[in-house]
Amino acid sequence: MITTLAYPARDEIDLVDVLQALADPMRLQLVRVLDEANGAIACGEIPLPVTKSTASHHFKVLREAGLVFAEEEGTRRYYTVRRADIDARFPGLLDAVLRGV
Amino acid sequence: MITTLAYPARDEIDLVDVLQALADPMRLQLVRVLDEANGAIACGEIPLPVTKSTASHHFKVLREAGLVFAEEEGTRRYYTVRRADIDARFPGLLDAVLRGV
DNA sequence: GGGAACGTTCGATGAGCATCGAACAAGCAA
DNA sequence: TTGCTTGTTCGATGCTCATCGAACGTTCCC
Repeated sequence: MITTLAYPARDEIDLVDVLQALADPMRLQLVRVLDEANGAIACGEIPLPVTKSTASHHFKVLREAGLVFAEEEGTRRYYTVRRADIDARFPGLLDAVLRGV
Repeated sequence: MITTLAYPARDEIDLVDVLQALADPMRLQLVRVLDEANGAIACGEIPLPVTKSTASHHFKVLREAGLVFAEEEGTRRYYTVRRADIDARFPGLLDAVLRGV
């Protein structure tokens, strides 16, 4: 986890922030890919129909909402879904959202 | 249910639309009040810190997202959460959201 | 060292949305 | 009929946000 970036603590994760973060088709897709992937994924490994600056923006929104963590490895940043934190704070929410069509 | 208004059928309810509708503090509060109330509630019965035109707009968003139904009774419109439809389409979603802090 | 790859940040732009006031329609009561 | 209540619709306004291109800092590799 990159400590220079800001993440909300588990108890600070806000429901409206999470819903707003998930209420975007691209970010919802990102969370789906990250959650299905067993382990961390770099931004660049996920094919996106947007510029890398736009992708970076979406990752920032997910980070600041408390949905993902970032880990540095070289020039790459690997992202993981904060499953335990989200599940603890909003039980069943992520499952319901990711199961949804 | 007022047939002159447009509602998505159960199978047409879109996850992103639902998330976008819930990702607003006022609409989230509205859905909470409607869900906790046993039965239907008129718009005017819910105290809101906005104009009635703004409130009407939020109800329209909730309607078009498939979250609520409207019933007419005189000049009033009573709203109810489409529990069965939402639960059938996105099991556990509404419970997780409404349980959240 | 020089360059390539990766991701962030900044400024700008355009679209979408929350909000308001005013006008309107429908029903109810005196 | 005349008002009063309830809720919707319309136009305008201001803010937020998704998107892009360009510039920058890091890291890795030749």
